[in-house]
Amino acid sequence: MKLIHQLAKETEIPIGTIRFYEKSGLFSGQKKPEVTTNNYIYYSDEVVEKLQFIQMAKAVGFTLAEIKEVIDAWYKKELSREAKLKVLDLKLIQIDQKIKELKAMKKQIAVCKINITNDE
Amino acid sequence: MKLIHQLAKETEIPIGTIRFYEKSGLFSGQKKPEVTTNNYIYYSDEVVEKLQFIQMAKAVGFTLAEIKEVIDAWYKKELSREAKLKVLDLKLIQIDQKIKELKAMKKQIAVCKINITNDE
DNA sequence: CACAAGTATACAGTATACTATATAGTTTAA
DNA sequence: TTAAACTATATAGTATACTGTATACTTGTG
Repeated sequence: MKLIHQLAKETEIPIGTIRFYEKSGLFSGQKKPEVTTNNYIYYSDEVVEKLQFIQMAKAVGFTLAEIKEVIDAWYKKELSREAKLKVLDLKLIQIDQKIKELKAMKKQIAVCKINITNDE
Repeated sequence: MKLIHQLAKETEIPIGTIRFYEKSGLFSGQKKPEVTTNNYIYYSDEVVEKLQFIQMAKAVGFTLAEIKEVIDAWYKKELSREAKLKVLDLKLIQIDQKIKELKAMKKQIAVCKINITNDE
């Protein structure tokens, strides 16, 4: 269990951003009942995993709302198995679509490079 | 040459968004000198291509500023060949990075699906 | 020839995702 | 023991990317 400073260090995400994500419901830390002198919140390694997933998903254009859906499908007990699988399967389709778009972009840029190189 | 309504129809991008992109410097249409009764702006097929590129690039998380860089490297005569190639090569690296992240996400989701399916 | 539909400009408003600031209390290290 | 560093909460501000509204003029259609 680690405090927010440590979490920020491990994930390289600013503390302010981590707090913003937590307020957005992407994950939550917990107080230690045995600690009574303060209201510090502790985070598990699961939170680190979630933050790493958020970073990846954001980098490829998913919104926080979309990311929250996946994380909920991942960890929330309230959701039925079917509902979870539905969310994840949709996300897999979207991921494949993005991969396709990235490959198309690569091709287009490659052609563009050839054009630049060829005309003087 | 087409008017903005036609452009919106072909690309399925709202007129307001197209105007916003044009104001952001991502492309520009042109007036027809022979038309003097109005100030309508006409767009070429090149603009359609640029809009399609913008759509793809946005879908995979590139910002309009990043997209503008690529489009400028593509079409701007003012940039040196070396500068253009530098921009495009960097973009190719970023694209490969995104593909890697998408593949990592696929793996993670696949594992998650197995876990959901296995525990009752 | 009226009137719906399209075009332009300008500016205000909204959604998302942070980022900064202020305030106040707690912990740690010289 | 005091000062730096860390923690929490609350609220305001910023950047990006639209989205909507108002106004006014032009074009196309029954």
